[in-house]
Amino acid sequence: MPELPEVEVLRRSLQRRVIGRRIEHIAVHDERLREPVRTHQLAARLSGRRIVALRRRAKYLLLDVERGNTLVIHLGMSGRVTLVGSDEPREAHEHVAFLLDGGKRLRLRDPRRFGLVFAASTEGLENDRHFAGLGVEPLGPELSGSALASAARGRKAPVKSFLMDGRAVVGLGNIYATESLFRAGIHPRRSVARMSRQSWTELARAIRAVLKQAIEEGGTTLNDFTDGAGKSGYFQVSLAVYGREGDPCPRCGRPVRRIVQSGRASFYCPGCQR
DNA sequence: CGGGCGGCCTGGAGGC
DNA sequence: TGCCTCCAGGCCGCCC
Repeated sequence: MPELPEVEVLRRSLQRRVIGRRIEHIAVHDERLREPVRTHQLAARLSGRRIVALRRRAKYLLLDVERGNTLVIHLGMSGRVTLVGSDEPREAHEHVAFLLDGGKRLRLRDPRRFGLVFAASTEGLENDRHFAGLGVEPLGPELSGSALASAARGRKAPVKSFLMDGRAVVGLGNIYATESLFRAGIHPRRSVARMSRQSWTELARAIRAVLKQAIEEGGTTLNDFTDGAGKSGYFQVSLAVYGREGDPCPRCGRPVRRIVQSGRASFYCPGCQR
């Protein structure tokens, strides 16, 4: 489900309400996520400690707690984190819950169980196997046309796969890779070996613009994404081509096409994207 | 090593 | 109504 904008919207919506809260208890109802949830490790690193910061790296939500530990949450395809009252009944697929002081509960619901929850030392977290090898943050200062171009050196992959695999730039999944390529006027099948300097620059600019707008609009709610308070996003109405096969291109009016690239749907305008 | 594909899961949508 | 198939926002491991 969630790509960078959704995780960022979640982070912002939770930030003010969980900073300073103490984690009093951790309830693991189902440990069978992408990797087995290590209940004891969560308790040892997090229990009794206050949350001091909320950060995001790629599509991971990071909750730093006192004494140098971090709770790492990845939402996979169907994960959803919300802050509710502690007396709220457990909902279906609520696999992990963090009881906070002040009568609150931070809950993780994840029907497909592709999500991930673990705790680790804050220091050196960037060297953890989940983070090592990730590319630059698209909204940070490092993203540029030349950064993308140099990451593409020696590669031949289609530019859409290149955007989605996270080695050059992180945070783009199927929706935002698709929308960024539309905005930059680049065909999703174009090989990264055949990109001009100008195209790389336009692509970097398009990525930033698309992600920023999506965050401002509260993320994309196709099925059930919500922020930490349960609020839906509305970027889905701003999608130009994603999920719009046959609809007129908002720029030139030609029908949007759907193709499949390495098992994933891609959408593009045959007139605007070459 | 790069690139493509299947697998991991469940639920919702659509066809019959 | 029910049953079946297909599809889904991510990621990893395996294969060539």
